Amino acid sequence: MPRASQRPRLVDVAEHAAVSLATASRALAGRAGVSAEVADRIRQIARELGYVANPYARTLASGATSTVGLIVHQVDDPYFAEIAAGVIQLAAERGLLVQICQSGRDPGYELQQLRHLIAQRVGIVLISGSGYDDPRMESAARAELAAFQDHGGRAAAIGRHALGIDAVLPDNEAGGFALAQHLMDLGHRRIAVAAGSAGLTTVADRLAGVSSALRQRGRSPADLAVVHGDFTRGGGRAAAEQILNERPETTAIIALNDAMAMGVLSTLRSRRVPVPARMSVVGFDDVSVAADLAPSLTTVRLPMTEMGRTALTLALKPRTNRPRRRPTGHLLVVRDSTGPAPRS
Amino acid sequence: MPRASQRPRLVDVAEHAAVSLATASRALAGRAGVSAEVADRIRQIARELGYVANPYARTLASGATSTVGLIVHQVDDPYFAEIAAGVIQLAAERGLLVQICQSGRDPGYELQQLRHLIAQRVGIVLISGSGYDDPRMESAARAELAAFQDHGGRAAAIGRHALGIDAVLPDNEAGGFALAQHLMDLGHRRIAVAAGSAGLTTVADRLAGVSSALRQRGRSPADLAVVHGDFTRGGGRAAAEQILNERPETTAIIALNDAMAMGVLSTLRSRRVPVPARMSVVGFDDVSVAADLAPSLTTVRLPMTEMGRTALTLALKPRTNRPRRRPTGHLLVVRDSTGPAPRS
DNA sequence: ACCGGCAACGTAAGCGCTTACGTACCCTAG
DNA sequence: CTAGGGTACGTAAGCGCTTACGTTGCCGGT
Repeated sequence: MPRASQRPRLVDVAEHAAVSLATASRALAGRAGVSAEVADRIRQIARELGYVANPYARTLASGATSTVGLIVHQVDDPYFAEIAAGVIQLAAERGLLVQICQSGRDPGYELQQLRHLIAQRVGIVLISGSGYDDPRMESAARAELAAFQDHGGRAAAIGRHALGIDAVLPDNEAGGFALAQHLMDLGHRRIAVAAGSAGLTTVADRLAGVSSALRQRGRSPADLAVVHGDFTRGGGRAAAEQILNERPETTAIIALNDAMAMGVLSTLRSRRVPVPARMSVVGFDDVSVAADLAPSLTTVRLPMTEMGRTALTLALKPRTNRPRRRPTGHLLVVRDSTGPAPRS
Repeated sequence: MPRASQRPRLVDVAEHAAVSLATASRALAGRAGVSAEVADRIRQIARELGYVANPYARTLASGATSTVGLIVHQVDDPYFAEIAAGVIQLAAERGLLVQICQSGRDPGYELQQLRHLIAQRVGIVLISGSGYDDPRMESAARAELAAFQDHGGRAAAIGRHALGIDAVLPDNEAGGFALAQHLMDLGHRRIAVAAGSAGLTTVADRLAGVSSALRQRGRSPADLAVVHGDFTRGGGRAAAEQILNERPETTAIIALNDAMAMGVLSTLRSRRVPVPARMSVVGFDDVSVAADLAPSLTTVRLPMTEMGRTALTLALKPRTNRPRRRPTGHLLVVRDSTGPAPRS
C-alpha cells in the first residue's frame, strides 16, 4: 500500500538535515541532547518543508493526546455557546483541538457521550451544564471520570460540583440571594420563581439562595411560588403562564436562567402585562442578548467565556490530590426589567 | 515504557477469542473472510471487554480519519451556533467527532485555522461563514482545499460559494429581494440598509437582492442609504446611529442579518423611535431569539441547523467531478417589527 | 597517561491498529 | 485420484512518530 498522505514526514526532515530520526524528533520537541546549531538547522528545514507532525502517530507513540473533549447541553444555547467560545479560544492559543459533543440535557445520553469521548482517547475532558439529581447517572459519570483520571486523563467541570474533578463554580446560591434581595428592596412581596428542571443541582442552588434571602427578611420560603419547567425559552413561557393563572397576585418573577427569563418576558408581552410597571422580571447568567431585550433584563452576570477558559486552564495544570474548586465572580446587573412593586 | 492506556486492545480480544489479530480486525470491521460463528464470538468478546478501537492507531494504519473539522466565525453567534448544532447532531449519529475552530471573522486567521485542521489530518473540513472579497485569501483557501481534496480529504462550505468545493447555499439574493419587496408593499420609500462588512460576499448578495427589488419597482438603488458595519449587534447599533443622524427621513431599515437587526432595535429603543410606528426593521437569518424580541422581528428564515446537517451529508457522499451546490429554502417571516410607512 | 563523565548523536523497539500476502483445508470437477 | 479454486484463517510488514538505551568523542581531573 502506498503512503496515504503526501505530507512531509519526520524522516523527510531528518534526511534533508542529514541527521537521525531521533535527533530530528528531539530538536522539534525542543528537548535536550541536540546542539543549538543542529536544532536550528532542523527547525529551519522543517519550516521550509511545511512539516507538521502527524498527531495520530505522535499520540500513538507517546500516549499524550492534545485534544480536549467538551460536553455541553446544547451549543446553540447562548450560555453554553459562550462557555464553548472560551474553551475554543484558549485551546487555539495552546495549539489544542476541541472536540465538542452535545448531551441534549439528557443524563443518559450525556454519560454515553462521555464514554465515547474517553474511548476516543481525548486527553482532557471538560464537562459543563448542570449536575443531575439522579444519583445513578451522576455516580456513573463520576466513576467514569475517576477511571479516566487514573489512566492519566485530565478533567474539569464547569458549573457542577459532584463529579469529583476540578471545577469552575459560580456561586449560584449567592446569585439567587442577590436577586431576591434586589426584588425585596424594591418592595416586592409576592415573588414567583420560574425554575429549571427540579433534578438539576444548579436549580437547587439558585433556589436555595432565593429562599435564604427570604428567611433573612423574616419571611417564609414556603410563600414562594416555584414552578418547574426546563431551562429554555419555552420552559419560561409555560412557567409564566402557570404563574399568571395560579398566582395572579405575583409582582415579580425570578427566572433561574436568562433563557427562561426571555420566555417569561415573551408571555408577559403577549398577555399585555407591563414590565416592570406591573411585573418585575429577573434572569440569571447575563447572556449577551440580555442587555438587548426589551425591556433589558436585570440578571446576575456570570463570566461564561472566562469560565470556559478557566476550566481548561485548570485541566492543563498538574493534577492535585483533591479536586480543586475555582469560584467565579458574579454580579447583579440591574436593568430595566425590574422596578418598584406596584401599589395595589 | 509501560503501556500508557489500560484499555483493552485488539490483541486482547484476539487472545480471548483464540484467533489472530487479522481475524479479529476483520470480524470487528465486518469484512469478509471470517466465518459467521467466529465473527459473532469475536464481537461478543469485544463487547464484554469493553473494547473500542484506538482511533489513533486505526487512523495511522488505515489513513482514514473519522473526524470532521468545522470552521465558524464565532460559536457564540447564534447563526453559527445553530449551524454547529446541526453538524454536531449528524456527526454524533454517524459516530464522527467534530473538531471546532473559530476564525473570528478574520480571513487571515481563518486560513491559518484551515491549514491547522488539515495539518491535524481531519478527514472532512466544513467551512461556514461568509466568503471574503479579498481575492488573495479566498484563492489561498481555495488552493488549500483543492490540495486537501486531492489527497482524499472531503470538504463542504456553508453559505459561501467561491471555494471550489461542495456548498450549501441559501438564496441570499432572493431573501434580500423579499425583504425589500415586503417593505415597499407597506409603502416604505425611504429605506436604509445596515449592511455587514463590505468585503463579504453574503453582504453583496443580500444587497443585490434589495437593489433588484427596487429596480423592479422602477426605483433607483442609488436612493438606498447603505451603511456598512460588521455583522454583530454592535455593528447594528452603530449603523442605526448613523442612519438616524444622516438620513432622518428613513422609515425602514433592512439589517442584513439578525444580529445587526438586534443592534438596530436597541438603538431605536434608546432613541425612543417607536417600532414599527415610526420605523420598520427587518433582519435576516431568523435566529431563534428573533421571535422573542420586542417587537418580534420580521426576517428571512434560513434553516441553519439543517444547513449544517446537509453540509456534512454532502461531504460524506462520494465526491463528484464538479462541486455540487445544494440550495436551501428561505422564507419571509413577517412579525411585529414591520408596519405601514408612517404618513409624514 | 588513564579514566570517569557528559554532551551529542544514532539505533531500534515499540505504540495499536490495517491489510497484502501466504498457507492450510475442503470441496468439486475432470 | 488429482488438479484447481475458493474459504477461512495466520503471518508479518508497515503507518509515523517517541524514547530507552548504546555509542562515540571530547573534556578535565588525578
